[in-house]
Amino acid sequence: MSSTTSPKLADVEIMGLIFGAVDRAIENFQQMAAELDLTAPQARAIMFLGEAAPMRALAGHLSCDASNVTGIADRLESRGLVRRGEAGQDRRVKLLALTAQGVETRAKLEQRLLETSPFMVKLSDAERATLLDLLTRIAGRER
Amino acid sequence: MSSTTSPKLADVEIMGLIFGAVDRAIENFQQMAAELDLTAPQARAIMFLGEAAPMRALAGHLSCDASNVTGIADRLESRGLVRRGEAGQDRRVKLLALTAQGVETRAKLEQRLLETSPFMVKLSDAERATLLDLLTRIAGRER
DNA sequence: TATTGTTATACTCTATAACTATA
DNA sequence: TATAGTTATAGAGTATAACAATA
Repeated sequence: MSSTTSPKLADVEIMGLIFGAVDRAIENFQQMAAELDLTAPQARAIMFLGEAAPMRALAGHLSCDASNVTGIADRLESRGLVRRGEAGQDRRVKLLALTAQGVETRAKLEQRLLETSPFMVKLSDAERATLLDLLTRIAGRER
Repeated sequence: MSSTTSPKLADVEIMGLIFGAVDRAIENFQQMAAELDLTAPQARAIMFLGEAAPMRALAGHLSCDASNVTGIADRLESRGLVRRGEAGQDRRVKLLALTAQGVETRAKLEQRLLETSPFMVKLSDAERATLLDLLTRIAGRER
């Protein structure tokens, strides 16, 4: 792949820039989370729970074993950000939902991310639209 | 910011896609690292040590406290991937360098990342060039 | 005095395995 | 039998604080 003139070196350079950008995005996310006294997994959980979801679904989103979600939910629940509710039919599943305080925290986090994420801040609207197009193919589960 | 017709909603959607893509990249990185029995921080250290560097510099790259690097270096050293050397003039600093096995591991990891990273795999050369342009501004420390 | 690397400590995240209560 | 959530356990990463050696 690539042209014959610049074979592998260019790819390595591109990858370096990619990981540089990804690192910056991660760092920014962790920093914004930390300002709300949240760890990265906790913040990801809060963002995911825009709509209530089973513990299992959160484990899937976090790409971690389901057993870990117990502790993460425990800590968020003890801080009053999340509540464990019944899911109706199937009495095995517990529906994780944000409390009023959780909703408030989520809104703050989202706002701060919009204000500070390098992807949002460092690009113009047009550039962001182009980026959006590229990211859609990357983020998609298809293919 | 943005046009008056689609103010905040579009930004939130874009951010969702950004984090989706970032999550995919992180997951892929962790998976490629795991195939070489490396944790993410260990793999990041290996990639960083293309050239020997002081422990302190690695801490900076990993965006963590210097005390953590002791343990990370310990584990890599006990596996024969890294070696602690003297830095010459300043006898306080220890220069962390890859061993021959470490160089080999680094090459394998780099190759696998080039082969599997969603950013590299899911985009055409032209798209990657466009992405490169955008990421250069995001990854840059300037501004 | 300041800096590099280390140690000690405590907390969080992580996977694995075994358990319970449902289904 | 299978699934959702929990518990127990062990390992790794993380920050903080205190330390030794060196600058």
